[in-house]
Amino acid sequence: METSTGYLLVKFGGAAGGYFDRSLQSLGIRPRHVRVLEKIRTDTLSQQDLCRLTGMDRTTMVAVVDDLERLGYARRVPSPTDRRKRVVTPTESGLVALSESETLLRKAEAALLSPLSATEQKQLNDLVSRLATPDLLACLP
Amino acid sequence: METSTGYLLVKFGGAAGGYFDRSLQSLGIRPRHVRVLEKIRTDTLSQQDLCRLTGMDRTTMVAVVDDLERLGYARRVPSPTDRRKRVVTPTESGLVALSESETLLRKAEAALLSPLSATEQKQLNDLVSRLATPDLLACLP
DNA sequence: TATTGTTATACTCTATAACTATA
DNA sequence: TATAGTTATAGAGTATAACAATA
Repeated sequence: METSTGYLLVKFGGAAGGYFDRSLQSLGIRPRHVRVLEKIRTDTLSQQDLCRLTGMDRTTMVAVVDDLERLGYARRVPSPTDRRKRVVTPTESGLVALSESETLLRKAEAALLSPLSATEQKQLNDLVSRLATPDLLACLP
Repeated sequence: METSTGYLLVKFGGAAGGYFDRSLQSLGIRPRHVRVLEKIRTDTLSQQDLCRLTGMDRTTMVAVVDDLERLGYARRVPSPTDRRKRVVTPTESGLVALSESETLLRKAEAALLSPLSATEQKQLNDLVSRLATPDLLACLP
């Protein structure tokens, strides 16, 4: 079992998750915050929209946006068209933090995959892309 | 970020973990219990030994062995050489459960990797084996 | 009545600290 | 004193339920 592909994927996935978390420590955020910042960089989205796009649930999203607001990376703005909704908008420093995050995450990924050659890294991306499809991940929640 | 190898590995690893958990539901255990049963199938080991071999900490191991005892899959036996230690021994039904678990986990893994051909599955195992090395996982806790 | 955002709550997982019994 | 096992407890993460405001 310990050498099975599935077990290794679970184990490495967990370790990589922690590593990505730590790679963003200096910015006070985690990868989930980066995913939100990426979505709102170009699009105008409510929290509910963000839930749909990221798969997080509403209460988690409240906490994530709370964090982004507290850090000055984003603001909640009442939607003009539907006053129930609050549009989440990045601040200037939020966009800076986003771009720094992407650099840090790229660096962390390079470190994680460094045992493999560039060709092998490409192969791995191809294989994992075919496993981690949206519909598969949805039906294995 | 959403298409990066690292993110996909984290995401798929998490989904696979849940899938493996559910695959063992009928036996009332989880993969960690299987790892313990595998270790004690042939060797005589104390809980501390099992901690060293699996990386779980002492308190987690207490809970895991509690579960195995409650289900009748293992027993704690006082060590004759060191009365502080308690050797964990599998029962007959524990060995049966172990062999069933291994079948269920193999089946679950086959399902998870089914989008890939046999050759590709072999490739993936090779690549992930080189990433998820014991020392790398140890230094990324 | 349904939806958006929110709060409060419960539940799991994991890690820490403290206790016992042995060495 | 150090180690093995245990218990109690606290922390983070996540999910559920209930509520206010709006559609």
